[in-house]
Amino acid sequence: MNEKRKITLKDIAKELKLSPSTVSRALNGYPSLSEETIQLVKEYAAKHQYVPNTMAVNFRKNRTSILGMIVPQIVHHFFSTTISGALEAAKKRGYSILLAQSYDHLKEEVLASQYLLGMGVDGLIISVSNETKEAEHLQAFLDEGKAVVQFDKITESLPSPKLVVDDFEGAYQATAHLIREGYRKIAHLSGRMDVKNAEQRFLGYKKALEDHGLALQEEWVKPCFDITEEEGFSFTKALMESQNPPDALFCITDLVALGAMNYLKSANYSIPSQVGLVGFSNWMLSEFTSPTLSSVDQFGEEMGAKAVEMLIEQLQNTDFNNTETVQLKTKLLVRGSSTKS
Amino acid sequence: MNEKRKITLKDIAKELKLSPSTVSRALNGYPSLSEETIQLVKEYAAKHQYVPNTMAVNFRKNRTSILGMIVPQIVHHFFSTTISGALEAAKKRGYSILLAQSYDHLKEEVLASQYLLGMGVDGLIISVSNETKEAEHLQAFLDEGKAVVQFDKITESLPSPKLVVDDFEGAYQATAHLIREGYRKIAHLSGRMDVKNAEQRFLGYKKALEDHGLALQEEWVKPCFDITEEEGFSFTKALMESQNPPDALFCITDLVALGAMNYLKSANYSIPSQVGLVGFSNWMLSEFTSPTLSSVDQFGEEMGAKAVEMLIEQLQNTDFNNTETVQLKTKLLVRGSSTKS
DNA sequence: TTGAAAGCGCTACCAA
DNA sequence: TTGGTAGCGCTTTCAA
Repeated sequence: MNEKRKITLKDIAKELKLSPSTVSRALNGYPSLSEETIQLVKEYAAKHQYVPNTMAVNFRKNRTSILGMIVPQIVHHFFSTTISGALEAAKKRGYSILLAQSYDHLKEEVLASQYLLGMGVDGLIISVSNETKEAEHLQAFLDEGKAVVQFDKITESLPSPKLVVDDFEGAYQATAHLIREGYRKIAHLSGRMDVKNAEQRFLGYKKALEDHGLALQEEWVKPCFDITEEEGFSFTKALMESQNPPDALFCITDLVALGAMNYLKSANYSIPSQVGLVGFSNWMLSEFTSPTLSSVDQFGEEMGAKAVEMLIEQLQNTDFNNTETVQLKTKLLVRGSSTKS
Repeated sequence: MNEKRKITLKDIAKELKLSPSTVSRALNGYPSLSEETIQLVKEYAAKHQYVPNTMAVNFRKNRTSILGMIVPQIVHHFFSTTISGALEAAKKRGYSILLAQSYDHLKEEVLASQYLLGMGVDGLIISVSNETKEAEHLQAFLDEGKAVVQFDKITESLPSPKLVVDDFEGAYQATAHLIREGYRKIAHLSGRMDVKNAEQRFLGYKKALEDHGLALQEEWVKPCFDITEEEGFSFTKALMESQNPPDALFCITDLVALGAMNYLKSANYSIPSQVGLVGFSNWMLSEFTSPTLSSVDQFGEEMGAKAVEMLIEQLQNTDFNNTETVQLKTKLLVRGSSTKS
């Protein structure tokens, strides 16, 4: 083992016959130092590969420049993109990110948040679990003067800034697009209406129909409970075999849309000429299906990056009364599954 | 803002008329302390919610209990599963993980590793970029007495423990399975032979053919360069339109297999009765195609967890001469695309 | 079984 | 413009 003795501030000071404070100031770009001294110190430091001891700095300054991030599942395309975006934004600002996952269970989320708090993170970015209604475990961060930003899945019981997707608008655009393409009988494979995102998507769908003079047909709205491919398949089957089959489907997620696509292909419907299809979330797979799947992109990278920026802003302002909710626009990606024309 | 004054060791000592050292020992379960004292201290600490200051402990002990992890891309199903597995294993052992990505560029990887080193991680888990041949930036960890474990994509130029998938065996199993199912003309959409994983998969394929008395047909091996869905599509088209079309395809990844599947369906071949198909990596999508895609699972979770365990073991033994390569078994997941019988 | 005290490396306050 | 120095909270050695 080959552990080099690391050079410290004091070593430099002694060697240069300066005080540690002067060396510290020179290295950290304080004003009111002579150019000479600064040069001298910097050169010496560079030459001897001085690296400040992060732990000492953290300890002294009582901050770590580490942000905590908790998501339900890393292994989920949307969340992995938000993580990726968050990492980049954090790196730019000199922060790094400690990751944890809740598996959509409150218990795990509480443990993870306590753990991160114990690790001394400066702030927390979290997309809460489905089970999270109360937020004492998150309040603990605020109580210690640490900022919290919620994103995507949020709880109103924590007074913190929030960052969400404009589901309503995304769903509206998707539905309007189908209408513009000439589809008139548009069904919606929706989600549970007690989940906010699902509700908003439904409302966007509904509004688009209304604005274009189409009536909402109750029997064309099928709520998926588990948001699975199987549900997409079977609900589509049910719809297409009904008295009044739709000519297009707007699905709450790409996975559901994939189920729909699988059924439609198995039953020899041609997409998009007979039936149009639009998903939501822009999973990676939507580029690779045949035909490719139109979808509503949620800009995961941007969302992660924005969450970091909001958090760091809090940290700097120590303005802990900000509870605004920021809505991020979505973007409809038109692909093969919905372009009749 | 509502920042509670945090209680420290000294506070407890003063209050209990003990010395800080005694309190520290009591809390950290040292022997040679009277039961009474231990009880007294623990109760007081619990009652007043004493939480040790992590930064001070890290500083004092000169370790952070944080591991660094660098992967080419978080937004990649396999890597996100390894991250997930690594997180769980680390949590169990009292470590947390700082994440960074290289985007498969050496330059980014060097930056990320320097960054993590600067953050004072205790060790590093890395899957190197395609561009990484030399490893000075990783050697820097070893030079500072910090352990490194490589996984999945590795470079031989760093003397560290390595953890890889048994690609040969996985490919062998996949090919043998196709043969057992009755396919006899098995093509291979391979990768670049200068990439080790690709080479091993090819060799496993080749060996399986030989062991079952089938001749390797040069024209049935198509090396994909970018490992894309498009390549899968076009090479499959070329193969099926050739004089001597195969009756099964073993593909280097699921994405390539998806391209193959898309072509086959578009040309009205029926899968699996006319053409059998097996992929590699068990992407999430392989469960949701129609038919579902047989694939070779790489146990990403286990791999991430194992990497953490290997790293922590190093940390504890400070045995830095371990350069063994551990091979993890794969598992063939037989699904709809390859079951003739 | 317990206490005293040094000191990890750095920053920032107060002086000069 | 620079120096001296206290001290962040904790662990650990040495001594009692």
